[in-house]
Amino acid sequence: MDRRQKKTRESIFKAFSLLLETNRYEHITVQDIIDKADIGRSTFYTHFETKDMLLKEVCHDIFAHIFDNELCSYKGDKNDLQSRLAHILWHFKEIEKEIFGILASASGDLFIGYLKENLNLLFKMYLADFKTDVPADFLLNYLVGSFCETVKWWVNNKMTEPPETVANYFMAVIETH
Amino acid sequence: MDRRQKKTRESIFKAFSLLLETNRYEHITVQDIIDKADIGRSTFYTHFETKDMLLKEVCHDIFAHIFDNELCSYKGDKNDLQSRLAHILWHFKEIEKEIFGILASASGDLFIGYLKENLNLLFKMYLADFKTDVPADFLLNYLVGSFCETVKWWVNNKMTEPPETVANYFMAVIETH
DNA sequence: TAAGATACCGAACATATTGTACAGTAATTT
DNA sequence: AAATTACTGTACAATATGTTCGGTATCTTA
Repeated sequence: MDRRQKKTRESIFKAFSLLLETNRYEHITVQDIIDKADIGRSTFYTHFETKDMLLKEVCHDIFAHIFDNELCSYKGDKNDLQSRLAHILWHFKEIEKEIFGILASASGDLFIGYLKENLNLLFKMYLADFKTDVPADFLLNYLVGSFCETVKWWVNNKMTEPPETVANYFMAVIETH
Repeated sequence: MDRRQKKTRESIFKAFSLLLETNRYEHITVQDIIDKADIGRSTFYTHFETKDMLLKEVCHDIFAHIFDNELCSYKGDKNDLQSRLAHILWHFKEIEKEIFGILASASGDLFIGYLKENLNLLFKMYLADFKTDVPADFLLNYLVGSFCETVKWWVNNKMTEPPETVANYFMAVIETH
């Protein structure tokens, strides 16, 4: 890839990331981004169709990074699940400031959407050999959704508790399944 | 209240409601609303500061209606909770078409926000005399969040299952607390 | 290192939406 | 019947979006 392209992309991501530390996603304009990235208007649009597409790529990168080798080696038992969830939370803690800007907005759904997609795979394996009295997709949706709510709760609490503790809480409330 | 004001408000609500049946909230513009309601632009703004304020009022009305005498008489036991949750779902079913337009958008959070507010009261009573090993606010958040996820799941499934069944599922998965 | 390809610049433009202002008209209240 | 209040509709400023295009800088490759 052309060094110039790489540089502009980097500067856009960087600017976006910085803006997310102090602004909610929905209030950030393309103008803000190109000002901070110090690039031409048309340049932005050759790289990204819309602001949403930019966010989408950012989310994609984040989750590609987090769930990289997370899933392949999953053993499927409870302890393993718990440590993996804690691990995910650790990654979120790393990009704490961006997460605030992304989540604290109506469009936090986009981020949560990606999270759910990835969690689905994880929990699907966890539930593989379970018999239940409720529909399987309801149960899956419940577990994934509950963990997302846990994440949001944690973020709203400024991520004060250690990831392990939060994962602990979560496992405790869903324990019976 | 002046008959004219009442009429205009009604026509705005009606137009908004109709638009929600075929469009997502975020894609509806003030222009769309005043066209459909057949009122002047300035008239809209004398009634509502922004589109969000309109949605807010609509949500407020919906939940004022649903949770009216719902809470005062709450007995606090499991069966009672279940039937109340089912009752809430019945109300949602009544305004099915609007719900789709509201929920199927990034700003569904506003609606969900109201739902959570009201559910908080309900579940707080339910949890009043519980001892747990996880923080009380985590547990409360978990229950409220899980029910919201249940609602979303149900809506995404076109509300096919009867409300009682869905409430049943929900009680089943949170049963241990 | 010269030539061609590619990416960026920046300014201009069309379009859409928002929210405000104001003078005129109609309905309602007292 | 007079005074108040609400609606109309047009116009306007402000902001944001997404596109276009000629010119310039930077890369690649032959």
